[in-house]
Amino acid sequence: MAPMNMAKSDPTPESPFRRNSTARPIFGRVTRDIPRATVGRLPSYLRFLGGLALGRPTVSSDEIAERCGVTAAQVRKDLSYLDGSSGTRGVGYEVDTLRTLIARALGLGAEVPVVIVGAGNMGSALAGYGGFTKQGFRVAGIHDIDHLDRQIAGIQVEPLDRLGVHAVERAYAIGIIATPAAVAQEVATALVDAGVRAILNFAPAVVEVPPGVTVRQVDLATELQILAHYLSR
Amino acid sequence: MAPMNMAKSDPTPESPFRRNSTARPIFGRVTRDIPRATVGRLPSYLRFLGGLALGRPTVSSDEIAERCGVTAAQVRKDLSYLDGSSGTRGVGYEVDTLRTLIARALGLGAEVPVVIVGAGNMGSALAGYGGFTKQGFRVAGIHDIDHLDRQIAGIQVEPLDRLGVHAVERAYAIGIIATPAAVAQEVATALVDAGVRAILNFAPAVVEVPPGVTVRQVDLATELQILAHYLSR
DNA sequence: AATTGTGAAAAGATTCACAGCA
DNA sequence: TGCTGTGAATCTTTTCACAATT
Repeated sequence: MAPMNMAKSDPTPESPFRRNSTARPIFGRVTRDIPRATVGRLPSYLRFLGGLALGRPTVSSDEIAERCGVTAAQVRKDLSYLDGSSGTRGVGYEVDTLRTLIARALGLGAEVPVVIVGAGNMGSALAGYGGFTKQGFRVAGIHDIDHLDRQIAGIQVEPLDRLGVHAVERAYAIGIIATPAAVAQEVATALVDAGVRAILNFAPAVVEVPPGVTVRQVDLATELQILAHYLSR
Repeated sequence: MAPMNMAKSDPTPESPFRRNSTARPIFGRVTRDIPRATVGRLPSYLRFLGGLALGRPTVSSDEIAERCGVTAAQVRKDLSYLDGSSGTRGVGYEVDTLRTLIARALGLGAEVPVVIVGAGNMGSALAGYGGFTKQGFRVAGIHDIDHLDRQIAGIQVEPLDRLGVHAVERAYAIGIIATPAAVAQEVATALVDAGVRAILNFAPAVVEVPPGVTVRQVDLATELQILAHYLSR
């Protein structure tokens, strides 16, 4: 498969900030870190595999590439970073094995408990997102200083000052910030103090966290501005 | 400024798909395309500048870097791609000029009209997002096949089949897809047919569009999976 | 005949380091 | 002295092209 015929167009550009990769020796074997760019594409492959007909035994890099909007060479290179890759020359990749390998590479073992902070419009919309469970996550709690009477997607909103307590007992692994920008930093700090080491920030503010904590920023205005740039040539 | 002391941590990794840049001659002068990575950071610089005290005359690359979670060298390199850069050695960048230059590079002239398709939870949350106007955009319409009685953020929800008509008269420039995944492709096609050439897709589905149309994907499950990966080492 | 796996080449992005200017 | 602007070096990512395998 080559550069596409009808073209997927520019499938989702980047959002670019540094980091460094190192090789980690594990019992004599060396497992190289999966490149950041590859990690960014694995979820898309996984979703495609999930949508595949149930009896389907194998799939080719061409097919994955076509449906995910990348090149076949890229798919093969990406999959080659997973330990113990599962392709068979002349045949393709075994669907089940590949799903398992990608899920493992993404750290999706048991259901990952996620906490949402902010029960306003955005928090509610996120909590109501269907795909949570299907994709290996579970909303384990929703906290706010307000809306304490509300129940969202069957989950009772709890006070923010209970974050620390519940974080431990429910093993909150990922925190989602869905508050106004003004309190985003404060919430991020509370999450970090509660032991959360991965944060997804929907508030339009850069938050600062100590080393070892990963933050990803999702921001409507930023996305629109990037689109506006490409629109204007 | 160097690699940070308290560290911004890994500020938002990527989400990586190809594209190509070319030099465009304009009246004999050659304006090189701004690198994709730079385009991805400009909105963050712009937001920082917007939050700066009103009387502030200049700002240094160090300061921008610090607050946006990148290195000073990177800021300078990025700003050097804007035509007619505005820094003064020994002093810094003139705040107002820089704001204007970045806004221009991002194609933010007059208010850009945005259409939201999908008036459910996500559509409502997005429409209610305060920063729209402040950042150079305006919700010019909300369409759905349902919820036609509703009014969101003061805007009446209109039928999807009116998309074509209104797209022309209101000059919809960017379309936001906030529908279930099952109809995302259909909506994308409708947007393209209506003349929209930039799409922000919040539905968890890859949409295919003809060349010349830019799509950006924002997906909760993808973001969580990427975070899960970094969480698991 | 079909399709993976992968070195090597090319392209792109980041960092370095320092000359140049206010 | 302080801070920008930028070429050159380095690192990362993508693409190419083809041998290897079923």
